[in-house]
Amino acid sequence: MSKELAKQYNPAKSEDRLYQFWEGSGFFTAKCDESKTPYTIVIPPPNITGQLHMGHALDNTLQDILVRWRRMQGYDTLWLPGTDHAAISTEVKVVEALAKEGLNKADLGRDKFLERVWDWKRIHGRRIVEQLKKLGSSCDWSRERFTMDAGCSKAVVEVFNKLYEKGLLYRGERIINWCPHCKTTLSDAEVEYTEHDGHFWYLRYPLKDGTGWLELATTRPETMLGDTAVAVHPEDERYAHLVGKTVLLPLVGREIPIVADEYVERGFGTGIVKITPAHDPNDFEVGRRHNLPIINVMNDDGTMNGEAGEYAGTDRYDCRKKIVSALEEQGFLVKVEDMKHNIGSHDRCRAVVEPMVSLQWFVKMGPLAQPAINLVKNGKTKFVPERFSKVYYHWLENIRDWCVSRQIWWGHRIPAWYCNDCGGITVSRGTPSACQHCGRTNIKQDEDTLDTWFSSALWPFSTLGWPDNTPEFAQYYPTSTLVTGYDIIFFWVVRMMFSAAEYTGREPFNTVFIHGIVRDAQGRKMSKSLGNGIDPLEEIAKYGADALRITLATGNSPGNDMRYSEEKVSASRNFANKLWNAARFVLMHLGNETLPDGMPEELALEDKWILTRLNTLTREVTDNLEKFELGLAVQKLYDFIWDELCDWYIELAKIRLNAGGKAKTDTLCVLCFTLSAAVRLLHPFMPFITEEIWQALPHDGETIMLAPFPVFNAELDFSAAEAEMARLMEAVRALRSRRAEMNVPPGKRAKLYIQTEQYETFTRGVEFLQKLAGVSDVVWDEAPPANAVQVVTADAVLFIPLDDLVDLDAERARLGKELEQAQKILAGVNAKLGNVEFTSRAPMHVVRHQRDTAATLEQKILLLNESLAKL
RNA sequence: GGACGUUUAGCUCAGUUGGUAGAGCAUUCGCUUGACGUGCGAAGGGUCAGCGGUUCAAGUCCGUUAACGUCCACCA
Repeated sequence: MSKELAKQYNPAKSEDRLYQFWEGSGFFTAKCDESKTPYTIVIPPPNITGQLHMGHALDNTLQDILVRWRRMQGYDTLWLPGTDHAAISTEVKVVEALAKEGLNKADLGRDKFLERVWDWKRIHGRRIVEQLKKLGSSCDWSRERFTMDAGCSKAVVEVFNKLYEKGLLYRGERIINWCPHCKTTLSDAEVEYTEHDGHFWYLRYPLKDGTGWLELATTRPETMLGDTAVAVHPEDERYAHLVGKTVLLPLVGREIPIVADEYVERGFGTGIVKITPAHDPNDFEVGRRHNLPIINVMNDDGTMNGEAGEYAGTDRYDCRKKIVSALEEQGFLVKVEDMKHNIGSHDRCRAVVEPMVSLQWFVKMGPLAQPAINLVKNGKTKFVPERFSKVYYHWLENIRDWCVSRQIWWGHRIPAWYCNDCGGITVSRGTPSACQHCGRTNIKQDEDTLDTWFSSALWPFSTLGWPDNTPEFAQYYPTSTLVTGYDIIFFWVVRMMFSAAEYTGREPFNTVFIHGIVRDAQGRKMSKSLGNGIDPLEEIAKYGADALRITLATGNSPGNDMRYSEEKVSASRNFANKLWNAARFVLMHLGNETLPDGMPEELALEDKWILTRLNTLTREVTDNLEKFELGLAVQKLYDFIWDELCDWYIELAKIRLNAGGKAKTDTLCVLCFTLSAAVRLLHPFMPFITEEIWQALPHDGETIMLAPFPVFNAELDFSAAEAEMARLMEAVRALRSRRAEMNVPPGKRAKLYIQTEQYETFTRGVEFLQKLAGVSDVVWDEAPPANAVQVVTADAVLFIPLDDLVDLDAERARLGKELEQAQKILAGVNAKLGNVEFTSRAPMHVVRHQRDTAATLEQKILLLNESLAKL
């Protein structure tokens, strides 16, 4: 901030310069100092394919607030940044880019393709990092990581081996979710279910012995090609005689058994279910119980395969139509009903997911879930808000094995080798030269890669050096706080928790601070398809990063969604400007003056008041931050700076600043002290403008980032002065209000006659009344002229003679109304005080407060009555 | 089917361990007030979704109903 200050704060002039100053000076760099208490946040790594959106802006603003706050408090603070390789997203992007050049994956081959992805990553993967900097994120970029860098990859291989050795990782044929578009498996978490209009086809399967047929219903008739049984409930008397018999599968002619299984719901449909073990998770289980063959009828692209006979090669939906009409022609279709049906689709590409049997790698979840549950049950990790722990428990208690292999190339290649001779599997940390079972060298590595979340699950410790015992791991693990949206609890938080419990034996973080999502002004989710997304960078360019940050931090309670509207950012920008001008005011008066150290020996009433208010603010903001109530903290800072500091203290300070001399110097001391403290309290929320102002004020140290966060100071706490000031403020407000009601021109100054027992207070306040309430002179204990407007406060009657402006009847009516109001409130208070239940049971301070209120009201009523009598 | 969230001023939302309801924006009136019109002063506007309960006292705690929303499960 130069001495030539612009009337308006221009963030564009400051932000990039300050960020470079901070980063270049190494202020973001964690010192790994064992003598200090660590505070650690590991960033939720954004995808290298991503661009900064409002969700990131919110998430990273919250993290930066916490980190900057703790850093100022003197913690050894580390905010570790990094990016995620985002397996499927990235692969899809690169495939699309290749397509524009007329190339495809298969033509290039695995190695060439991966080279292209790495190239793409080098070019585009840094974009999101640069965008995070625009927001002011104080990440330790010297420790930036990537989920596929050497360290993270080492952790992945280590974990894969450990799990395999422990029997928690197995390769087997199970039902998985298959995306026919991306041609890969998906985990359960990646499938989204939405309701669609569908049909329920009732089919007729003839009994082999020719004695009749069975009627059953299906929503996916094409899967009948893979039917290997028909099932009924074991206790269903209607069908008991059929169990053990055989039916002939229509169109196919395959002989399939009728089995009894409890999975069948007697009351649903006809009570008979066709069993397709290869294409339905429940049917798969039935198939296992009854040793049924598994016939997969589909290819990896969603077309039918050779098992589908004449339908081979047709798309699954074409096949459905053909099957239905064939069934109808041949008399196997009984009827069709409309029904609502939930269909799963891939959350990335929206393609309808096909349940399918496939040979894949799975993580056995049962043994891993319980320790993760315990971490939260035992309070090692806390959710904020607490209610999300319920969601967490529910998910872990019902979790199924995690399919971790993916049929794409971009990612961590599965460290398993298959022997072409003996068929054995060799899982290894390095590249094995021979099969560990038969010793022969005819081995080949698995072509698949791991689910992108496999490496993200290790992020809180792999980024700190694990599995090596690095100084960083020793100092910063477990991390302190994880900040993330509720939409990612299942994908990520759960997996980090069980991974950390298993490999590090500890919780990955002490607190999971959950926030909601940022919606548009109409409350809709921001999305590409709706085109309602708002680019945070455009908002930063327009209003400044500080304005965007406090907009996102304010008026939003933990775990709840918020609506974004530009009006809010503009209001925040106005606040920044207000603060800027307060600083400009102080600096203008400070000029080249050097202030003495410490506080003036004698503090004026208003000094004591603002210092006490500052103390309260300090205590409350710190308290709010500790409880993750960031929105409340911002609100209090906003109110203090705008209302108390600017609208009251600075206005009053003008009196002594203009008086000059010692009064001026003393006032400047308090002003600089207060502003410096306010700006430090605000720094975590609005880092740029606060640095700019702090630098311009008298200060110690290089940067506000490392300046001490204010603490409560008992020596500067004056509750009596605070109360006295409150009485004067009440008088000022009352006078202003009366003048406005009476349409007194603001320029018109009037004498003020005061009748009060609080003589000292009002004597001290004379100048306040003159400065703020349009008073010319104060007259004590003298009968005011008859044509005076009266203002009755709790402890004084103030008369403003306004000559012809006063209408006595109106005055009488107004005072009468005030009297009535006061009596009404007093009646309520007295009723309470007269109630023994209240006086005996309510806490002392509450009762005292009520007595004080009653006394004040009685006094006011007395004064009002006197005034009325004189009119 | 299960779980959770929301319901407070015209709009968007805060409201900490129960103690007489707040902000921003919008509205109305007034203002060259020597930091700021991105500003200053003043004003209007709320039976805190409904019902019941606990309590001396409920926006706040418990129960219940309704509307809206989210997540989980997925009966073929």
